[in-house]
Amino acid sequence: MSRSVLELRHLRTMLTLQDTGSVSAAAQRLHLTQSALSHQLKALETHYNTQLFDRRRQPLCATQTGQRLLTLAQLVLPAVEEAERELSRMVDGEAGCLRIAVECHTCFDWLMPTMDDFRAHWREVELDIVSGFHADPTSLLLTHRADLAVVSEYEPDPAVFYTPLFRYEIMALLANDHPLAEKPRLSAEDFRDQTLITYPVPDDMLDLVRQVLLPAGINPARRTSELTVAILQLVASRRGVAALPFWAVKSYVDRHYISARPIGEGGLFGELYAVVRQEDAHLPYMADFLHTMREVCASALAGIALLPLVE
Amino acid sequence: MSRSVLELRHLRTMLTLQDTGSVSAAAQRLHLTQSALSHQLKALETHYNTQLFDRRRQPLCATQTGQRLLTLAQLVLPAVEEAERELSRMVDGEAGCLRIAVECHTCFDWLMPTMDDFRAHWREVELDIVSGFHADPTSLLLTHRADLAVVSEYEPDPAVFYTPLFRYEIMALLANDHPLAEKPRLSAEDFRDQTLITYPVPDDMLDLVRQVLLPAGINPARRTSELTVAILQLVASRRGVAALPFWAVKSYVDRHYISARPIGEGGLFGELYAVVRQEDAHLPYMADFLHTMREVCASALAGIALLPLVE
DNA sequence: AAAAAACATGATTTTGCCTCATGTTGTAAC
DNA sequence: GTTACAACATGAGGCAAAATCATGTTTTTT
Repeated sequence: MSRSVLELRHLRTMLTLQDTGSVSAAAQRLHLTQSALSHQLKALETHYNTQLFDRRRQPLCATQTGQRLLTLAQLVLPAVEEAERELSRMVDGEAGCLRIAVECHTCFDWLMPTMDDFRAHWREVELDIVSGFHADPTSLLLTHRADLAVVSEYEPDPAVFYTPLFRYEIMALLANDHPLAEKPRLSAEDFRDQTLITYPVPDDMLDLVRQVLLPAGINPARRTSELTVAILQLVASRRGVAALPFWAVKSYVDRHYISARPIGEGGLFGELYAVVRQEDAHLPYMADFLHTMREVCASALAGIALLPLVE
Repeated sequence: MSRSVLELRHLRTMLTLQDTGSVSAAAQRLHLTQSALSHQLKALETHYNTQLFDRRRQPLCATQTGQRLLTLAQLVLPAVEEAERELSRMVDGEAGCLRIAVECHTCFDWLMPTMDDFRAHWREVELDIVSGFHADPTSLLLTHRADLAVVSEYEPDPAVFYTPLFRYEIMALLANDHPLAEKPRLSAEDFRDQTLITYPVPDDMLDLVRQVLLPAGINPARRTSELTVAILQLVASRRGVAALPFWAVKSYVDRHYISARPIGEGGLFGELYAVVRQEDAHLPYMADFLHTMREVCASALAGIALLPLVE
């Protein structure tokens, strides 16, 4: 039993046979001998047990069954060429797909301008944001469910390429007339009897909890909200206190809508990194996106410090 | 320069790799060794200069470029299978295409009922009538522009298979009060001063002209019409005389709308044959169509004689 | 850390495709 | 009709692609 003899080569032969109307001419165009095509055709005809071309007269013409295979060839071969062309553009890093996984809510503030800028320069790259929040964005990369992740921790891994983005201060946010606003800076202890307003994410994604409150054994009451402005509104109306990146709320503080105070002795800082698969790091569009991210952050976010590029 | 390495085999491998998530499992399903697939994949990756599957972890998953080829495979492979299934039905003579070329106008009267009957039994056979009238319908068969022709002359040809249909009388048609209606039969000479009403076809397709008038050197005035009823109307209103197959006009004669008279001593007769390509003659649907034609003619046409089947 | 499973790789064998040489068939010219 | 020509068919043989085998490397599991 000979499983499936049909190959793309045969479809190419059939199409050329149809175009040229002769075996010899088709052979010439395919850089093969007349004999080769004759054998090829005979093999197909034997396999399908039907004549595919009527070779009794010139120009030779397809039989009904031959026509059916020609129809197939006309569908398949252009699709193959199209795929190979696109593949080559992908390899060259002109076309591609850039799915971004984000683990912090506030990142959208600078991610959107970055994407807008990028889209204008790389029309053939499909941009997308991977919906939902994930425990370990790096594993999304390695399972090819995302192509870039924004993370707050750097863990060395040879399969992966990190680009440092920036360092920012996380400030405690209080209503202007809140008693704690008297203090120049807050300590872990200050949060004990407060209601803490956060995004609805696990504790280990909240820098304040993980780095300050948890070590001090303090676990204040909670309230959550998806939107940054909603959190600020709650703070302003004295429903609780929050801790957010300063750059995300600076404009509100400047307008005295709320007050901001450093947390702990030297302040509480976070860092952000972009991480991509090692093999994608040097694709032109990927390198450009990484570069654009830093540019946009530096110019759009007040009070941050770009981290130095390594390597 | 290695021209196009991609073959259907590779697309099958890719799809199976995706399905199973492992090289070994895919190899098993394709009845190949793990090594074979590994080599195959490497060859593709070398050719396109890109990794197609990320094999660092289990289950292995496609890269962006791999995804693009998988998309191609998902389009192409089902199309190939569909084509092969249909091909096999065509070879078995269950499916196919039956384009009919006709050289006589009146044939539609019995061809339509034949096609209706046939269509009900062979849903997978595409029926069509080749439009326009052609000098040599047999050449339409041999150039695969038609699959069956109805002709009035039998010329032996090994590439072609004839099925005799029926013999019919061609009668002269006259207005009831036409002077010639006095005669029991008409001779060539009787047409000399008449206007002859015919279909708009070349002379050698008109049996009366070719077999009777031309040999006698008689060339009467002409008038043409596409439709049989229109011709009869012209005859009835004494604009001229006509000569048509008796079966086509018998009902009008029976109702004394017009009169019919035999032509020449023994009468003028025509014969019809169906002709198909030799290689198609034994396809089930073709054999059935040929059989149905005779059945329908025998039962629907008055005053004809089925010709004996030969061979 | 060891064992097991899965993938990669080089050498070798096998298969199948192409070419060459020649035969056959169909077509055009005389 | 015969000859000449062009196009396709066919069998044998060579060669290269593709499969296998044996073994090494990597990854996963316990």
